[in-house]
Amino acid sequence: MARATFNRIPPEKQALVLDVANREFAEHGYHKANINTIASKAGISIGAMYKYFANKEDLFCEALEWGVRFIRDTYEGVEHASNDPFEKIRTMFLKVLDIARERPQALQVYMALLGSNMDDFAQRYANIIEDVGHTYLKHIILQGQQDGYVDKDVDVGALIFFLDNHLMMFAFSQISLYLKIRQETFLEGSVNQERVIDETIRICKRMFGTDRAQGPKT
Amino acid sequence: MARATFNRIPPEKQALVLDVANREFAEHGYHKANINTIASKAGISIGAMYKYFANKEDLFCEALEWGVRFIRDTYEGVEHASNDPFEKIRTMFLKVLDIARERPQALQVYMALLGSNMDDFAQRYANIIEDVGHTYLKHIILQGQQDGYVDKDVDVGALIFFLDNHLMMFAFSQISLYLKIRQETFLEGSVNQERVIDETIRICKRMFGTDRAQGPKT
DNA sequence: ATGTAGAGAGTGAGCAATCGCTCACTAAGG
DNA sequence: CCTTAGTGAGCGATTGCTCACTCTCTACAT
Repeated sequence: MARATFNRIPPEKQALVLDVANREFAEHGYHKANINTIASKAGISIGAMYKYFANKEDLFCEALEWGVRFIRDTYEGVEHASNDPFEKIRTMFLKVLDIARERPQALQVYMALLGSNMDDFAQRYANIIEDVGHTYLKHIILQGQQDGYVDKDVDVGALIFFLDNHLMMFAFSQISLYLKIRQETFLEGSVNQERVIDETIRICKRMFGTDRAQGPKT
Repeated sequence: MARATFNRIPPEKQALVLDVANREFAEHGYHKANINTIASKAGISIGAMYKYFANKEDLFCEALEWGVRFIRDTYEGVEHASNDPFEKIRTMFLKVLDIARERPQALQVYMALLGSNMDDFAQRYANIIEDVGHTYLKHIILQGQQDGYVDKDVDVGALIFFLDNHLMMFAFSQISLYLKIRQETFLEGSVNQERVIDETIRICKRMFGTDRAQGPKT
């Protein structure tokens, strides 16, 4: 947790420090990221840095949470975006594009966390972060079942797991060069992200939509 | 590429060095992995290490390719595992469990590669590695369409992208503590991997199976 | 057989650079 | 004059990599 001193400096300066840190950790990974560089890019001395944060890990956690908060805030309200659950899902995918555009570092740090063997971080954050997607998707599907858009005999747990897997890979495909190339391989060059979302929605309807959801039959 | 000297030492010793390197890179990540430690664990001197490999990056690439070769070999032959495309897909998921059991490091290094910003590595390997899953899945779906198991009006590209996303996340869930916890969140405790595969196949049939594929109606 | 010369595999102390972090210090505010 | 924010040179530990060296094996002349 950040030291008391950090909470006393102006919020814009706090944001600047966390933003710079987030970018550095995203670009170089936890171990290669350089605290001295972060301090100098944020316009503060290393001494001040260590007045604000106990150590490198502390700074990393603070920056990570800052990014997660942004992601959570962006998702806010999706469950009321429409009456149609499939449109709500589309909105979630569109929000991912927003996040990737506005704060790709947040996604990058998050993705690196998955791949790393930093088990202590993982245990601390897994539940908090994943809860976001899980809660919204579950809400959307259950409501969809009530309203007759979604088949009632699906295994909801497995379904939203499937969906969230795709949502995560979609998010990561926006920020990882490797996954971008992979996307091109699979979709054979045409990587208009809105079209990927269209196809996703079509597949979803096919997968768990009732006749009501289909609209004019394809 | 490894130096000529490396190719002249006994194959078992080559394998040992690459295996140790793979484990170290998997456990600590590229930057934190220590070449001196790798050398000593493999029972060779640092001097010898640098007679075998030009530098750290070279060793990393060799170890990565060694792991990828193992993954590719394990997939070998899945497209003839059954007549039913859904059983072929099940076989692919089961193979992932084999890989995760026998050589988790290979998957770990691969996963870390995605999350890192090592763009040069990414560009070099993305096509080679992804080609494996892509080729098999495409073959399975097209053959399935010919045999009447798979709907003919699906967008094959989008479909196998969707499928491979799930396959990747499934693989990563076997080796990342974070993703294991996430899986438990979504599937509410019951994380029998064979059951996850069963559900996956059910969802696949619903998603793109014809009546023939369904078997006795659910 | 024996001596010898050369190639090249293998060694490991240690150089050079990096980086997390400290601490003795100054400056400002009350 | 005390408290608190801020500074930055530099310490100590780590680590990628080098290089001067030894050891082993083969080839060939004696």
